[in-house]
Amino acid sequence: MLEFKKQISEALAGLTGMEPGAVAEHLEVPPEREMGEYAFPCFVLARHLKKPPPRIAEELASQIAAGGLLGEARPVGPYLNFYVNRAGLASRLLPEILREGGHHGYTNEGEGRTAVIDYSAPNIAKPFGVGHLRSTVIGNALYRIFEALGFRAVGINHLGDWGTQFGKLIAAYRRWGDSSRLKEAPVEYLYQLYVQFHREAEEDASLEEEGRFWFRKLEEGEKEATALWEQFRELSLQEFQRIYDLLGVRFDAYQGESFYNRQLEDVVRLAREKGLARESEGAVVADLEPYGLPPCLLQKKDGATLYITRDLAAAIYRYRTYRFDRLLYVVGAEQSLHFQQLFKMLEVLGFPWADSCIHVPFGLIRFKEGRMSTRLGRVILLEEVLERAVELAHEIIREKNPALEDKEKAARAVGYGAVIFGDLVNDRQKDIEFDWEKVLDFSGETAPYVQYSHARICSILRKAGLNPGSFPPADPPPVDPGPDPGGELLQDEEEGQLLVTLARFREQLQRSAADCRPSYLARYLIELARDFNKFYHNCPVLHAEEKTRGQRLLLCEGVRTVLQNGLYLLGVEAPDRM
RNA sequence: GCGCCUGUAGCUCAGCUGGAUAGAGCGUCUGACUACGGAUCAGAAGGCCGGGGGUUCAAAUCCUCCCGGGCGCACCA
Repeated sequence: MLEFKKQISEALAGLTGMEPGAVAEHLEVPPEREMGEYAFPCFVLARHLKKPPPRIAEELASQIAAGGLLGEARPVGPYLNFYVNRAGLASRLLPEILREGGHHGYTNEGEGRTAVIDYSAPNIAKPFGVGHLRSTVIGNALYRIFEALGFRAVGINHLGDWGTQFGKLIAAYRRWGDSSRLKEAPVEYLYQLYVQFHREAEEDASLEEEGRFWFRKLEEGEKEATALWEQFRELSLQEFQRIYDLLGVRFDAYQGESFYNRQLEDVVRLAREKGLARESEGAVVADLEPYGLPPCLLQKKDGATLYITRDLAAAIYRYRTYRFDRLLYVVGAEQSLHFQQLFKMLEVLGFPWADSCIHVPFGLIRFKEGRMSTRLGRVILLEEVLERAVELAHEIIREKNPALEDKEKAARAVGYGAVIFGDLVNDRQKDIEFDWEKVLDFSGETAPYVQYSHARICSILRKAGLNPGSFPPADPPPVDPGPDPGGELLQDEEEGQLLVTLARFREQLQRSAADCRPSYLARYLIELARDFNKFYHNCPVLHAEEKTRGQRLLLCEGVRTVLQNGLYLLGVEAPDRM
C-alpha cells in the first residue's frame, strides 16, 4: 500500500509540479470504500491554478495512465480518487507475506538504533494490581513494535524498591512480623503489614518517626535493615516474575531505584557545580522557575534522596550504558509534571540527549467511587482478573467446542488476550473505569473476536490439507499464484476489500510506533478480522472453483499471518483452535 | 489559584497529519443459504461531535473563552 501511495504521489507530482512528498501528505483515505483507496483533494491546487477544484480533478484524471499498482483515477467532485490495481496488489503482496511469514510487516527503519523502554515498574512489597497492567502491557507492546521496526529494544523494569515506605515496612515487620506467614504469601503479608502500619500510625504518631529511622538505617547500609529489605525484595520479585511469565512479558534489565544509590551523590554534586541547585531550608533544591516549572527537590533536609534524583541518575546511567536513540517512560499521566522537570533538568545539566527522553503517559484505572489506592486497601489484583477471565473462557469453550483437546491452553490464550487487548484497544491517554462486566465481556471489539477469526482461518486451511503457521520463508508457497494471481479476486467486493485492508498492516504498525500508541494496531486488527468475516460469509473457499479456491486460500493464509503477527506485537497469542 | 489530560449515539469508544452524507461495539428490534466453527454475518432504530466566539475554500479535528470530569503543583513515588 505504501508502494501504491508512492506511485500516486509521483504521478501527480509529474502533472502538478508539486513535490512527491507534498502530494503524499495531502493524500487521504476516503470515507467510503467505494471511493477508492486514496484520494487527492484538489482544493490545494485551486488557488494556484485559478480553476475550480472539480475541474482540476477531471483534468488530472484524464492525464493519469493506469499502470503498475495504479488502477483507475476517478474524479468525484473536488476529489480525485485512486483505485489500486487489485490483481497487481495481490500478486505482489500475497507471495511476499508467504515469504516473510512471521516477519511480515517488519522493517529495518530503526537501523539498529536503540530504544530503551522503561515499563511496568511495580512497587516491591505491594500487590500487583490492575493499575500496573497498563504500563506493563503498553510497554511490552511498544518493545515488540520497536523491535519489529529494526530497533534494538531494551526493556527496563524500574522497580519501586527504595524509599521511605521501606523504613515503615521494616519497622512494621520488626514489631509484628512473622517469618512463616511471610514465606507463605510474601506480598500479601507484606501488604497487610503496610496497611496495618498506616492504620496504627493514625493513633500513634511515633510510628512515622520509627519508619523514618529505619529508612535512614537502610540508607546507611545497616545490617539488619538491609537483610530484611533484601528478603522483601527477593520474595516480591519472585511473585512478579510469575505474573510476567503468565503474560509473556520480558525485561532485559531489572534495575530498580535502589540500583542508583551510589550514583546519587554525583548527581547532586553535578547539579551544584552547574549552579542549578542550591541549599534551601536545609534541603538541596534546583530552581526551575525560569522555565515555568516548580522547583525540583534533589535532597531532603535529613539527607535522604528523592525519586527525581534517582531518575536523573537512571537517565544518565542509561545513556552511558545503552547510547539510546530514544528513551521511553511508560508511566502514568499523573507523573507528567515530574517528567517535565526531569527532562528540563537533564537539558539544563547539559546533556544533549535530553530531548530523546519521552514520557509515554496513560490514564488511570479507577473505580466508580474514585481512584485505586494500595494504602487504603482499594485494589483489584491482576491475578484475580486473569484467573476469572481464563475461567470464563474455559466455560465458553466447554460450551461451544466440547471436542477441543487442550481446553486449558486455549482458555489461557483467550482469557489473557481479552484482558491485554482490552487495555490496549483504547487510547492510552484516557482513564479507564474498572468494571468486571466489561473486563469479562468477550464479544464485539475484543481479542477473542480477532483470535476467533484466526482460528477459523486455521480450520479452513487444515481442511484444505495445508498446515497453518508452518510456512517458513524458505518453503515454496503452498498454492501457486499462477500467471495472473488475484485476477479472480476482483470478482467479489469482499475479497478486494480484505486484500486492501491486509495491505495496510505495515503503515498501521509504523503509525503505532511513531505515536507510541499500540491502540492503532489493535484497531487495525479488529478491522482486518471484520473484513475477513465478511469475506468468509460471502465467498466460499473450499467449495470454490479450483483457480479461485487456490487464490482464496492464499488470501486466507495472508490474513492469518497478519493476524498472528499483529497479535504477537500486542503480546497476545493466536491459538489455532479455540 | 496555576498547569496537564479529557468531554462524540442509551452505554463503552473509533475517527490517521483539518477535507466528501460523523463510524464501530454493547444493548434494543428484525433477519441469515441443511457449504468452509453461528464466539459469525446482514438490516433497522439511535448524534445541535459539552457550549459560545474565531481562523479556513473546508473544523469533531487548529486558536480562544466558558462549563463538566480526571490528575498534578518543594522534603511520597
